[in-house]
Amino acid sequence: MSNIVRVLKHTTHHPSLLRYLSADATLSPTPPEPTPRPPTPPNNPTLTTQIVTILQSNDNDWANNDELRRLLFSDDSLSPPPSLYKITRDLGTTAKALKFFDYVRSHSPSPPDPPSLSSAFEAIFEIASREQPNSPSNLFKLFTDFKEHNIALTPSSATHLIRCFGRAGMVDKSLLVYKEIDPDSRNTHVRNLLLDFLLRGGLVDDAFQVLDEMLVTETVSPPNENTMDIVMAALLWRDRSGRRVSEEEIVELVSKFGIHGVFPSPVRLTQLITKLCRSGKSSSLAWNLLHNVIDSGGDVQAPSCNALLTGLGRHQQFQKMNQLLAEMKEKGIRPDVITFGIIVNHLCKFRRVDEALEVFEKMSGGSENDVFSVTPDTILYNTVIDGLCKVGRQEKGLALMEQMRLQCAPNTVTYNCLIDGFCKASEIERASELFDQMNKEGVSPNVITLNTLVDGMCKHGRISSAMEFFYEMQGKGLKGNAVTYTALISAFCNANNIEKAMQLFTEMSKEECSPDAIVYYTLIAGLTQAGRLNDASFVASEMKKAGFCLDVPSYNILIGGFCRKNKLDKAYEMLAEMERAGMKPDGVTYNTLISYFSKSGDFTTAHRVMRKMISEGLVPTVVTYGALIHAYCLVGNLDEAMRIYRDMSSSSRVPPNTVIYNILIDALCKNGKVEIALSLMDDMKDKGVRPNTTTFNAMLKGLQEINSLEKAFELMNKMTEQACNPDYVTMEILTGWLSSAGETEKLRSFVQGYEVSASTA
DNA sequence: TTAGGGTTAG
Repeated sequence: MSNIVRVLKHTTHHPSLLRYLSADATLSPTPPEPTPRPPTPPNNPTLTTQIVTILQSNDNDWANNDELRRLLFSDDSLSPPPSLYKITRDLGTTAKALKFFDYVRSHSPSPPDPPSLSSAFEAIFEIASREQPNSPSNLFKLFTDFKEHNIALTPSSATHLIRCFGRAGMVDKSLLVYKEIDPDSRNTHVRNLLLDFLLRGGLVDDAFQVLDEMLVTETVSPPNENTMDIVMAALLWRDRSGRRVSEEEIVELVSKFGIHGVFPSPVRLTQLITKLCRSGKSSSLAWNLLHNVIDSGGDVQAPSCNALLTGLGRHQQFQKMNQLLAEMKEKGIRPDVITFGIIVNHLCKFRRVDEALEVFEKMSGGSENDVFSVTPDTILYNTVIDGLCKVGRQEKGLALMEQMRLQCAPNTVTYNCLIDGFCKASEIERASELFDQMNKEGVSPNVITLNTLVDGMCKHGRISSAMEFFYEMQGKGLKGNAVTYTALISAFCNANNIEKAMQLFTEMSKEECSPDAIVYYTLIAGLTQAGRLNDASFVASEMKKAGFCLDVPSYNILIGGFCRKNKLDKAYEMLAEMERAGMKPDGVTYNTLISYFSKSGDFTTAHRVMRKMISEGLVPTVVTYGALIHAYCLVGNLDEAMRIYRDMSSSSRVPPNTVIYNILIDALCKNGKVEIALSLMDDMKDKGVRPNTTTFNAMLKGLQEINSLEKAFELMNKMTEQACNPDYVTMEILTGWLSSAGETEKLRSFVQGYEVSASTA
């Protein structure tokens, strides 16, 4: 090696080239993509073979071989010159190749031309990496020896070296090789290769420098589709070290590519848009990206638009959704079944089911040649059916399932949507019939089917049917999950059957179905509601043991529960615990405490808590004032209650609602101030606050006390007019009062009015 | 494309 280094040190670029060693094609500026072949200079195969044969057989005596000298160096302009690249390559070993290089350098009658030497070295690099494929450091040594002698790297050598070093994870060495290449010869292929390694290695800044050179308007190496794909793949799946590339930069980059007529593939564009929509607070970057590609003439297809539509929908940018759909039509971007799915789903989510049906009918209504005609699939049918069921139009949903059969078969989801629709409409029988029907049809129910029916039964007072159904399904191999248990536990808590709820909770773990946070929350709430704070605390500690956290609402439930039990110390314990867990009390927490202190008659502390609430940046709400007003009413301080009410009304920051009026009217009536109560009802009318049954009950009770029949009749008429249903309290007041006053006829027609309105409703 | 829970004033 030292010998060759010495020889090479004396090698200089020489203007007068030996014709027979020249190889003009060696430095072809832009080899074809994707893999540039080694340059193939015009050569004489017979001559090359002859030379190699001599070199191989007279291993030790090249210097004195005249034949070799003649074949290599004679100037015969009629035949093509021998190729140094091919000869070197055919020598097979690095040692021989280097020795030959040395020989040429010292025996050539005049200095060999640089391109030929470059091509010879290209062959040496190839042999070296074949000989020692796992020794990139040896290759690097060869490269450093070589570059000391100012021989230009051929593009193939450079590509080869960059690839070898890059694959070995020596990206910095790849970069060194790249810097050795004459800038005018750094073609697109070499740059793409380096770019890929730099990005994979997380050298984002170096990568961007290479990329920037490609993206300038005047460049010998413009970006191509590969460049785009390398950059996009790296940016999309980037999770490595290295500088974070902002989303603005990504969009800017794509537009720079666009100037060179290079666009992301439809798949990449869709991935990019999805990413931009998911991460940002708005979809504006994704919007700009898509429009940039459309405007510069890139290939934009429905999936990319679908991604943006989804993002716009998530950010509730409805106008933009419409605008994009109009643009798709205008630009001839054909919507697919997913596009229609997004539109229909979106309309359904906002309960605009008639419009969803309209779109649905229009999309398939066109003739077969219509470019916008798309056949709906099962998912689309299911979306519409679910939309109909969610607004209580399950009969129409059922009809749609029959229509659906002409195009595609209903599946489990179809039935689940309909079963839920009928359950929510209290038609449990119909829901069960659908369940039987699906079984007959061979559509298998899944755990969602089970849960929908169990919940439907539970919510309509059929807990034992629900349990029976659950166990029956379990016997058939359809296991429940946390959702099933939530429905049942919640139902048993509401039915005040705490033992059964706890039993189910214990049963869960036996069934290898561990409770999730919602099961714990449900149980804590149920136990607190039942006044079983010790059990609730126990479940809370079990929950924490299982690795779940209590959240602010569940702390509020417990704090409220302890307050109702008059266990302020326990409430404070919870408060301290939630703050230790890093949770701040919210408005509900403060309202709970304000309500507790004011109801205990400690108005000083109540007001202090309220000041603290305000200083924490929380705003007292109608509930806060309601708690105070209620407590002042309870202690008979109606003046203070009315003062707060007037304060609320005048500042109108917190307009009083029906509950506030109900508290005041009830208290005023109970204190014999029926006239003021009546005037509050007028205030309600003026302010557009609707009275409800409780309002009328309180007022009627007050009127009964002063036996003001005429006023009572007026109110009864108002109730009927406003379709405000009387309840058992109303009937209790009126029955006794009106019968003793001989007004049974009035009572009868009042009740009848509701029977009529109930039947027409 | 389908299923579950809990909080404060009357």
